Amino acid sequence: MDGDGDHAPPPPPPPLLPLPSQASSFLFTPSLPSSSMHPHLQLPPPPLPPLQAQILGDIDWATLLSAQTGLSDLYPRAEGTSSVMAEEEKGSIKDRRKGVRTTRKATRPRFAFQTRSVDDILDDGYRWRKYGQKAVKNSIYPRSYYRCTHHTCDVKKQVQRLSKDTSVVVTTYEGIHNHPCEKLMETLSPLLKQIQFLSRF
DNA sequence: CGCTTTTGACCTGCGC
DNA sequence: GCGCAGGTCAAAAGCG
Repeated sequence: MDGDGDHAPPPPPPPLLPLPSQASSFLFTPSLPSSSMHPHLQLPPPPLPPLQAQILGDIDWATLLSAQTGLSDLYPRAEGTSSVMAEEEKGSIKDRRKGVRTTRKATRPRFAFQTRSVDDILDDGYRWRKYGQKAVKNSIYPRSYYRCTHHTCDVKKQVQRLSKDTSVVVTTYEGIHNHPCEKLMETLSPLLKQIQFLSRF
């Protein structure tokens, strides 16, 4: 099916979750217990100032983070199996139009972020393709659905602006990238080359 | 021309 | 069983 399915195994995930570059402020909402977090995601603990706590109270986090891929049955898939799972999930997506949508619940980690930004789309270094937009109950702003464009990656994200605080954008990531961050690699590659050059001496 | 966005339709889960 | 809400698909349009 996938023409490149027999290629070399996917590269390891990036060491750090890239941070949005345009956001004037960046809030992290822990949707997962720290002990179950993906080892590659190293995010700071989130002490919440009163304002941020108030903002967090404005959104239905339970719905946002549990939905059909709720926290109750989140992960964790064994480390190193992410690409295999992604292939399986892609297959189930393809079958959906034929009326054989699987009832298997996805068991993928979700991470929700709040960013104070005028831009809905934060440049997190990955390339995303929008595949849907939906009006959300109790919100004047629609929720947008994005999928990572990398052919072996099935990470999704949802973007929604708070109706009560229009400067706040809530981004929910689902899944973990199984490929390096393109822009990060783009930025680091000259540096790496320089290091390799210097290390010869 | 290829990729991305838009958008209406469709599907599923859940509560009543 | 029915209706609602959320999530996804895929054709068409837009864009560089």
